[in-house]
Amino acid sequence: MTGNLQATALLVDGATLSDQVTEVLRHNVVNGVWGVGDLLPSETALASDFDVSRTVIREAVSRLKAEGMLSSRQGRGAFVASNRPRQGFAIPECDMESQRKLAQILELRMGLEIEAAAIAALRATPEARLEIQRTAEAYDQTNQSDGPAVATGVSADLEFHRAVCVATGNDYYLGLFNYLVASLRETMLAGRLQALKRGGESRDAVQEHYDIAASIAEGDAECARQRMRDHLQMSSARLLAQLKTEEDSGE
Amino acid sequence: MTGNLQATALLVDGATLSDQVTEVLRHNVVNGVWGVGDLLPSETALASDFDVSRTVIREAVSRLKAEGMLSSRQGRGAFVASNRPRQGFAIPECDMESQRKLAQILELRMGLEIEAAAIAALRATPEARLEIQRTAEAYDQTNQSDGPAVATGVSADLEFHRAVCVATGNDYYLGLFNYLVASLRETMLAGRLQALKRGGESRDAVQEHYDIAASIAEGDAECARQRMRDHLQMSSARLLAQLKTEEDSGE
DNA sequence: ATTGACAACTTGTCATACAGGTGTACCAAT
DNA sequence: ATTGGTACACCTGTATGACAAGTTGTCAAT
Repeated sequence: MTGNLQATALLVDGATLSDQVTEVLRHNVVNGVWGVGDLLPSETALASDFDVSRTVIREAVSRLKAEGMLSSRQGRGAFVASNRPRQGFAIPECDMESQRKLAQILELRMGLEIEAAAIAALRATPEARLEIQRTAEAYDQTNQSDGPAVATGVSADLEFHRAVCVATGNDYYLGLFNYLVASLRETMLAGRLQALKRGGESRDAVQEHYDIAASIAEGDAECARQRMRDHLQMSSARLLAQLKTEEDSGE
Repeated sequence: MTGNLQATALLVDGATLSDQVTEVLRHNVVNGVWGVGDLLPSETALASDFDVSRTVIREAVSRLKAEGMLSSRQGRGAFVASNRPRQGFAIPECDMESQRKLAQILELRMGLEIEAAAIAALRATPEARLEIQRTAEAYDQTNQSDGPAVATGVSADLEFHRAVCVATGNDYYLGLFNYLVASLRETMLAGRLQALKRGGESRDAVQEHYDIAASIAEGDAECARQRMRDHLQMSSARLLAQLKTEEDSGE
């Protein structure tokens, strides 16, 4: 087996040893050399086979674990978890530029966060409720100081919404939220820039945050749901309107 | 800065140090603590901050490089390449094996589909409403023929739910639904297998589908919401219970 | 046959060392 | 003063050895 690394090493120039080993391992999994569920040779054995240090092997295995292709447990070994690279739910970046698609993405965010607010009202720990209240106040603060702190304002806004998702105790609500806002962030920055130019109209949003926080604090799921729905409907409409004026003034 | 690792370590149980550091780094990137293009602290500095060995830091950075979130060059350092996971929102396959995580995934599906039902009630085209009715009837049919058609039953069930998502006219509701059920499919098959062994209790589900379809046909968003919520709550509970009995009988 | 200690693995983590790339400050020659 | 080279400090990439912690199979005692 020694030497199959060199065979592929020719393909790339600036690739590190870890890169090369990663490619070989991935190739072996994808092409069925190691079937799903199979136990891989131990790290020391692989290091010996590839004639590299265990460090390099660990790095390669680590990457494939991050991809979901391999899995490992201490004392047991590493095994093939999936033979195809997992592709999750992804939103193409270019979709952000279309008003129609952006509206749809905001609509998806609504479905997510409305239910998150309800779950948070039912299940949030006292610490999580305090954190929601804290982020609502922090958002208030950033809006009182009327500097051109665009990024700060957006961040404070998102921190509140993130706190609600954290409060659900559901990793997937938080994970999906994080992905959506990562996709939306730049667009939101552009929108808020417009909002500031035309005079702050985000004072409404501050109060809406406080109201949502109160509903969650009281454990009133139905009220939290309704208020989050209203809030997101309003802020989505605001964002879309802001982007529209930007577009008009820009052209 | 030392000690901020421990703060988040509580959230997870079987996570390794590398896992924890990875999460913190990812969090810092996603939340803009480190902006795109910024140079990260050196590996030795990070190791000192987190109070772990450089090995752990390298492992974490390596994973985020594989995700496309970080990039590094020898001699220069590591910098933020993107604040957005390239592979989108993804659920690790192994999560399906944990009852707790499975329940959370089903909960996410609820948030998605409840709102989808409401949107469908408001916006569905006549054709889409007919398709929903058709898939509800098709599901009824597969339950009347009492063969061991496990896969058929699950497919018919999912077709109904998919039709609701299609009816929203929102590509992202449909896209996320498709991803979730792709992840859930095998688990649902296992659950339904148990259900059939113990005598069909999916007759309730048939009626629930009809009720949802009726609400959407009438354009009653609030009713559709409520019925979808009830239906998913019931069927999630059914699935979890079925898997539990399977687990008990299997061991 | 069951149980329990034990040995031989595994991965996870730490510490240290060095090679090779990159940027910078300094110094000499012009 | 500008330029050019050079040494130095710092970075990542890699190697090595060691130990902790978890898993599995064995084998003897009951």
